[in-house]
Amino acid sequence: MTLVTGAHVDEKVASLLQQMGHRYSTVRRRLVSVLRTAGKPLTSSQITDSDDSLVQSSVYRNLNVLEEAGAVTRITTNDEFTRYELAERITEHHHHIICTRCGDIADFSLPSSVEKSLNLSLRKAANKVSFNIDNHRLDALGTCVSCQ
Amino acid sequence: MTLVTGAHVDEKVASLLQQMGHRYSTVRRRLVSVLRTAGKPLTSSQITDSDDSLVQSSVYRNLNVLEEAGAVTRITTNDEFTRYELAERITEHHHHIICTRCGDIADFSLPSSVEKSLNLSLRKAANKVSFNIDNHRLDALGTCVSCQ
DNA sequence: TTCAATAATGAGAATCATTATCATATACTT
DNA sequence: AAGTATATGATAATGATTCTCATTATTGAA
Repeated sequence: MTLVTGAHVDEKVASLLQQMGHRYSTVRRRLVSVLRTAGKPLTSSQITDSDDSLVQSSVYRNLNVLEEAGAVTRITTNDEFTRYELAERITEHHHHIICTRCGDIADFSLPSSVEKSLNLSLRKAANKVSFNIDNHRLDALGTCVSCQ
Repeated sequence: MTLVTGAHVDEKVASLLQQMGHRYSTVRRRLVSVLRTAGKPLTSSQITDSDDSLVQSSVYRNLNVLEEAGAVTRITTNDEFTRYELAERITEHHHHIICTRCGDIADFSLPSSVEKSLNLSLRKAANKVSFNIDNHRLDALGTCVSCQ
C-alpha cells in the first residue's frame, strides 16, 4: 500500500500533528518513514529493527501520539503483537491478509463494486442495532507462503 | 448469534474435545453455556461475572483448550481485552459491529449475495500474494448507543 | 542570536491481562 | 473400588505496553 511519496505523507502528518499542538520532530519523521516504506503493518520490534536510531519507549509513545492525531492505525491480530500502519486518510482504503500462524500481514484492495455493496449492507446492519458506523475492516485469514 | 440450542452446542463441543483427548467437564460446560447465552463475544471478566462458580485461571485455561479444539474463537479488538465466542462451526457465519469507544460488540449477518461476491474477491486477492485463505473476518467499526 | 518556555526524548520502573506452576480434586477404565 | 489420567484453582511468573522523570531539543519573542 505504498504509492504515496514521502513528501505527501510528511505534509499530511505534519498538519495532523499541528492540529493537536504537537511537533513533527526528527524522531517522529523517522518513525513515519519506516511505516511508509514498509508497505504493511509493523510491530514495535519490527520498527526498531528497521531503524537503529529508534528507541522502544519513544516508538510506543509516538505511535500513540500519531494514532490520536489520526495519522496511524493500530491493528490487532490474534498473535501477541499489535501492529501499526499509516492511516487510510494518508494512504488509501485497503484490507489485510493475515497469516494465522506467524501473524504476518499483506495488504490488498477490493474492486470498488464490491466495496460499494459491502458498505450498503453494513449501513443496513448497523441501523438494526443503532450503531453509528465510521469505518469497516475486512481481513482475510489464512497461511502465508512460508508457513504453508 | 444464538438460535442454537444448548443440546446442539454441547453435542458439538463434546465431540470436538473428545477428538483432542479432552473431557467435557462440568466447568467447561458452564463456560460454554455462558458463551452460548451471551450471544456476543465476552471478555474473561464478563465470563466470570456471568457465573460466580467460574474462576479466572480456569476460564483462561479452558478458553485455550476450547480454542485449540476449534470450539471457541478469540476476538481481538483495539481495546485491551481479548473476547471469546463460540466458533462459527458451532453457531453460524456472522460479523461484528465493534464500538471503538468501549469495545462492546454486537453480531450481525450479511445477505448471502454479498457474502458470495466478497468470497470471490477475497480468493482472487489471495492468489496474487499466494496466501491460502481459510476464512475471513469483517468488522464494522463505530459507536454504540451508549457511547454516542 | 540568546532566552525562556514548552514539548520531546530515552532509560528504566511499573502495570496488568494472560500464562504457567503445582498440589489437590475429579472423572474415566477395568 | 483401585488405579490412572485429566482437570481444577490459588498463586506466582511473564512480557508487551505504558508511565515516570531527569535531560535534551525546539520554538517564538525580544
